[in-house]
Amino acid sequence: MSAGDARSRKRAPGAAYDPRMAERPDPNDHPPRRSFIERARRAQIVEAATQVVAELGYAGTSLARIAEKAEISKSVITYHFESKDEILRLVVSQFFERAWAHMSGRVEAERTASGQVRAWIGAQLEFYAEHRAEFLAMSQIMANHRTPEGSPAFAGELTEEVDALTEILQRGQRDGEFRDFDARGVATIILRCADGVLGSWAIDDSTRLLDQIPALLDFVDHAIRR
Amino acid sequence: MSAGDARSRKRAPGAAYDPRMAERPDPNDHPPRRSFIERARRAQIVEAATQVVAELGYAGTSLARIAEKAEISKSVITYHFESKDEILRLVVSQFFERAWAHMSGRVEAERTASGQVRAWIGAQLEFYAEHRAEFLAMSQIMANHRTPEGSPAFAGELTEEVDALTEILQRGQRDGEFRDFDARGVATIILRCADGVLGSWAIDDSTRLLDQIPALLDFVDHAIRR
DNA sequence: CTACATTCGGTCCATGCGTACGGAAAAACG
DNA sequence: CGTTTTTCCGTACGCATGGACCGAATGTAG
Repeated sequence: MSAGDARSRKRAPGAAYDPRMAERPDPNDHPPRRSFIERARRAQIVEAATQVVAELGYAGTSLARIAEKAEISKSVITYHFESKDEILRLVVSQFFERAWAHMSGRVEAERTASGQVRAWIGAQLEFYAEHRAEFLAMSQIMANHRTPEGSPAFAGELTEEVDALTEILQRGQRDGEFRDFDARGVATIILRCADGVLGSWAIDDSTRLLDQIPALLDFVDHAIRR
Repeated sequence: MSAGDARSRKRAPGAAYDPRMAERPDPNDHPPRRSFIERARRAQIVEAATQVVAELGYAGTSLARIAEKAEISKSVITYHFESKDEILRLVVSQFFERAWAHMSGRVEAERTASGQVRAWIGAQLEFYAEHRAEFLAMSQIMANHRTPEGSPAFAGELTEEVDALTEILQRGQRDGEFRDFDARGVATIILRCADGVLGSWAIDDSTRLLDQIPALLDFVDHAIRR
């Protein structure tokens, strides 16, 4: 069996798979679960993995290359992490957490629905523009990572996003800001539209992403406004 | 052996990299370059590769799996093809050729710029909807395939597309059909927008792509019309 | 039979992820 | 301090898979 990362290795061998084992199941761990070194290493490794994926793509990413990038030995990685899968998932989830932290305030500060839509897209693209490598890594992983059975590993993440934007659009329709359209369909279109612009920036960084933002906001505005 | 690429193996070892060597450099090939069997095998293998990439993703695609899918031995592949790279490039280029063949007539039949834009998007999505596996394979390969040096292998393909649509938009502006905007930027947005909708369909085939087409056409129409 | 085209099984070498084990470093203990 | 114990990390290895390739069958045609 492949028991545990750092310490879980000495645990009872029953707990085969528990990605969220961090929350105390028993009270005999008053000090933080992870030592200082471990937290530092994990952060370093996730950071290195992000850079490697961004540069070499999903398929070009191996533990060996991550180790090389971080200038550590390969086994440091397998010591601190359960598997490559765990690392990649962290790259994605951390990026989303940070992105949403950046966006949520901006969106909630707006009163009107159209303001919120603009804030959403604007804040999102700004954040991505400032974190190009992280964005590239995230999108490579999202597009490629699969479960052992072969199905895409990240599917539900997008649904939540669509739901949230759909609500904003519907409110805008009730308030008469927007014309009549299928809110959910348009929410999908808007989000994927932003992704699309990001996609062209991803493969060609000469695209001045920040300059495109006003154009995109304008485009969307004309499309949905009454 | 003689000339082909099954046989090109005996060529001068200088020509290291030539993705577009297929077009006759000399006139001494009146009969088709490839035998019947070879053409059949190549088609079969490209077809199998398409299915494998669509199902297992780019990273999950190996010559072994392609062979398995085609129910042939692995070396039949390496006999008829120079490399895995050649196969993957064919999957992409054939898909584009067919898609463009489907679209070009529809676009050129329209007189107005806005009609052409609608025809473009509509025909594109319809074609993709009818060829889901090929689309999935193409998009996996486009997103992941890299040169040996690590840079994305398909970058220029998109530029051409943008150029063509940009011209249509500019004409529409001159004719007063469209409002004022940066044609190139909006062309990018429109194309990537369609890609985005396709992307959500790619990961979730419950999306009724054909139903989304009118919504998307409507969305774009409102966005660019005067 | 000779010549060439096609296919198969198997080999080769590189790389992948994960593990084993021993020693260094740090923390706990006396 | 010194010693023991735990944490941490490097070297080396295991086992599987990858793409490419080779030589020996087959098939096919003259």
